[in-house]
Amino acid sequence: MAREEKPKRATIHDVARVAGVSAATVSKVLRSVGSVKQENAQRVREAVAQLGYRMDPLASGLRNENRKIIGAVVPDLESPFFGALVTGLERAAEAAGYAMIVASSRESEDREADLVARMNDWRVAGTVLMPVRSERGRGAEQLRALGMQAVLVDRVTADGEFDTVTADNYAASASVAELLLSAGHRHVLLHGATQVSKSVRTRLAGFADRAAALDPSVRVDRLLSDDDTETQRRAIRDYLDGFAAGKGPTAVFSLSQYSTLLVLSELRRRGVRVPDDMALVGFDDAEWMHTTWPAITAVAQPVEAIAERAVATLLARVEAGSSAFPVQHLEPCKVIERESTLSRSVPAQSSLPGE
Amino acid sequence: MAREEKPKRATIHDVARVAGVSAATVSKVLRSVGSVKQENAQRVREAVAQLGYRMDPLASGLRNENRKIIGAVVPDLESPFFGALVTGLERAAEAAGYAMIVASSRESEDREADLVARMNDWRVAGTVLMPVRSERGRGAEQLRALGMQAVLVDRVTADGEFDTVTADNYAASASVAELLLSAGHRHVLLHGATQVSKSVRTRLAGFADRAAALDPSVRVDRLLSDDDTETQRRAIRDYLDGFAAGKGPTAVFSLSQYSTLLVLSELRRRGVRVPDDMALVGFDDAEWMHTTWPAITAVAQPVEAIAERAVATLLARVEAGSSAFPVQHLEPCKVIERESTLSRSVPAQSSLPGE
DNA sequence: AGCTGAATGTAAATCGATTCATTCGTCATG
DNA sequence: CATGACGAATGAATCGATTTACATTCAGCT
Repeated sequence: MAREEKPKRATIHDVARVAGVSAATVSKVLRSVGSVKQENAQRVREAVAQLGYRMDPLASGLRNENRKIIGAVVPDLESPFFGALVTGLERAAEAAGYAMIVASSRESEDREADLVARMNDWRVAGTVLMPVRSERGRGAEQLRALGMQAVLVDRVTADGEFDTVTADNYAASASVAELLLSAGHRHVLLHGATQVSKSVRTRLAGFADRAAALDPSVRVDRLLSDDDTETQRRAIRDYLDGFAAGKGPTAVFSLSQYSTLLVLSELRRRGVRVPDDMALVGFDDAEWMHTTWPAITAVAQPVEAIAERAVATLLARVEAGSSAFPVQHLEPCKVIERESTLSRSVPAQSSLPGE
Repeated sequence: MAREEKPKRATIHDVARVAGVSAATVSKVLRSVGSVKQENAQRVREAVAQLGYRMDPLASGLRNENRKIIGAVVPDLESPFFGALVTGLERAAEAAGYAMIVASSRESEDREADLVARMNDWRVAGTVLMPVRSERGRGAEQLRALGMQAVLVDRVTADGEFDTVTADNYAASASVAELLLSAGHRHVLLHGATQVSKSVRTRLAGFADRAAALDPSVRVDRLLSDDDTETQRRAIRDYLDGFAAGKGPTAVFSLSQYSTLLVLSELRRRGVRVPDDMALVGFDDAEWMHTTWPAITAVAQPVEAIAERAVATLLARVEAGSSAFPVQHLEPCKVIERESTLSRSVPAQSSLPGE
């Protein structure tokens, strides 16, 4: 019940004393630099084990210019996407021997700039910034102002100063266009909820460009908005009401996870059967999509690859001091076909030219 | 393109020089302790502003026994629940002037113990542990062994050494029992997926106890398992197949988020209408539950309250040095009624005694 | 034996902020 | 006028590890 006295931790000097060498020697053994006699090295290792010594990363970082910490600033920790991303970053950082400090900007640009400054206070080796807005936001601005090393991830395109890593939204959306057109769809609705962000616009362009290239006669409608949920629902209803029975789009490509949810629920509400009456593809996969019935076809983002690439890119600059021109990395997505695009009754209105 | 030279940061000595006082005085002004002449204090503040000085938390923490950092160890960052919890913790910690280090144990007990030790390396003031298993897991064991200050959150009951904070699973489940029974349901299925954890068992007991108390004749079936998804799906089908049409349970109470998803998808697959044929209540709310159609009635956990309570409890021990007997905090949940329990056609088989 | 260069070891300085023990004024009081 | 008492300021020590600059040892060669 009463807390036992906290046993004070052994310091590097304690280890040195037990091993009968100097602290400097212990330090050399621990970070395996310089040369130490086999025998002494052994005794140090024994002393470490005996005392249960563990280095204080704080004290270590103080003297060392090169602090083994990387910072991560994320717009939102409540979404599974960023949760997974952060998990991946952590794993990669740890593998490289770095600790990671995470902070959520909670979708606020002011807070984002603030957090970047705070990362600089910690003298992190580098920062992974997943911006609220884009590479032109306040966070990136702050990074530049402070002359920090960083990688920009997810809601960005290329940048003149920092490396960037994103899912290949454009190519993935083009694949979706192929998938839907080759299944015979000739009238598709593109729906985007939440912010009309850079990613969403890229996805839209990827689909539209490829669709037009495959068949110029295909009709692509767009429904984009930043309004609140209720307004968006009404917009969907109004759109669908504008078509007589048997007319209207035969497929929906929703450009974000929330958008998929919204569209699906409106379809269900009015009794539109998926996929029989309407095919559905969503950008960004989620657990509920493969568990629900019918399971939803979705574009899965390569979260793990993005995370690994981000850390690798960052550390390449930090450690190797590479100052090459910044690179934009695009990681390929995967389209996972599920029940929502199963063409049981292919809505055949026309067939692909040449197929 | 070429990085500008990183401008070296001003130290407390630079500030002292500019202000024409000693570093010690600057320190006193900055942390507002001791006594400093008004005039000097003012000049220090001006120097700080002029140089854009910011304290190095690392250097500060080194000398200070009291490092303003709290650690958080979470079993999983990809689930919105823990994501929200961590966000709340971060907010609360920041409000109290603490930095927070987050790490995910990824549902591994070994890793959990490891992370706790690592938090100790950082000499954190205290740790918020959301255990993989329970207060008897490896993480908690490590906390005890190292004599650390900590709060245990979420997958725990009372503990003899640490304060604990959880949602009041028992009471919330009892409310669900009241809700369903008073709507006329007399045959309910309790379904639990994922681990048969402490939380799930508490929820089960809460429902069963209250249901029995209200009406001893009510039938409560249980379907619990730790198997893979496909096996669980089959179990649900087999269970439902065991009843003739018009017979069987009229409501399902699913004891975890994933369980809700699973049950709902099986109901949809076999064309069981919710809520007309079957009412559904899920423990743990999620975005898709209020967006989907029909929207699902769910028990919302007070994430923000849990987070605040956890940090408050921890800091009370750390700062005030309180060594009172450990307390178990139960935060009340809220049952959010939505369409999935709307009794359009109340399945009246019997009525509540006395109602 | 004497010399050289490499290998090995260590005392001390350092990182940036905090705190302790002391000094320096100033003003009140016996 | 001497003696305290108290407010204010500061030099130096400290936190724990790393690194620098230098000392020592040793093997190999003339």
